[in-house]
Amino acid sequence: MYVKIDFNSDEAIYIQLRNQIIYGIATSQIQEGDNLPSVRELAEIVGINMHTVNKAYSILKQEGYVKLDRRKGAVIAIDIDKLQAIEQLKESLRVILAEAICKNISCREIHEVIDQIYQEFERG
Amino acid sequence: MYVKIDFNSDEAIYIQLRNQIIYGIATSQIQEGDNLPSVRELAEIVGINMHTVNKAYSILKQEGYVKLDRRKGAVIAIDIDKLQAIEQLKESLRVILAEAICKNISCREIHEVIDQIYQEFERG
DNA sequence: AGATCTGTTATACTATTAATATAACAGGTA
DNA sequence: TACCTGTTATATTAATAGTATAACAGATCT
Repeated sequence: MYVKIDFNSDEAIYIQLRNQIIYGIATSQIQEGDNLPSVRELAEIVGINMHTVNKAYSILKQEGYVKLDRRKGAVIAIDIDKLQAIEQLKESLRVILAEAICKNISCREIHEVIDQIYQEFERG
Repeated sequence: MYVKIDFNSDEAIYIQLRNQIIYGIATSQIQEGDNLPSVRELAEIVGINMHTVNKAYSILKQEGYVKLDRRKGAVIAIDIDKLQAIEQLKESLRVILAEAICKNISCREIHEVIDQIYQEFERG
């Protein structure tokens, strides 16, 4: 699984890292039980500091995407609290849908976009 | 239209301000042609600095939600570039949908949540 | 036992951003 | 003229992002 950081982005490196790993899980490039590179290893690959990787991993742990083990390092382990997950989804979507409504995007158009993205993910 | 700032939030004040105004437009509490309070006025109402309000207004202007006029102040004026708007929508949705897929939320469930939020907005 | 890997913690430094505080300027309005 | 707009400039404080070293505790392997 490739990890690509845009150093010119205004998005924090550890956030980019977090998002890419979530993409990786969503597209099945990495799966439950797989382990991520160690913080030091990934830091060297990407060319950033160990602590920045550690921050990304800690967030992923806190959000229930990985478990951290001294032996194996970071292991993909999805902790599903579905009700809570749907609540968070709703909260995230509110801002985005408000923006869409302002821009005259219809409900149907949003559904179409959703399906498109889903297909992107399914293709990997 | 009420504006409520959570000073304990980790979200920047000017972002909260921007989002609330977008909510206001989406729910028709404020409409095309309406003018927002002046930067100094809103700053006093909310209890924050003028520049923080100005930053929010500048972003809203840049994003095509308002026009700034020396006479009337900030006026709601949606600048719709729909193709671009849909592209931005897509980009915003990718991360959120990836998270949803990881959490085992189905495509159908997302569609349902979308409809729920749409109904929320329609009710005001 | 000893070397080596893991995450974890601590400390320090720099750069950037968020937010505030004053102040002034230019244009429109009454 | 007085007063309202947004705008710009400058300065300060606080928080965050990222880097840099260093050390510690547990697990693994030779």
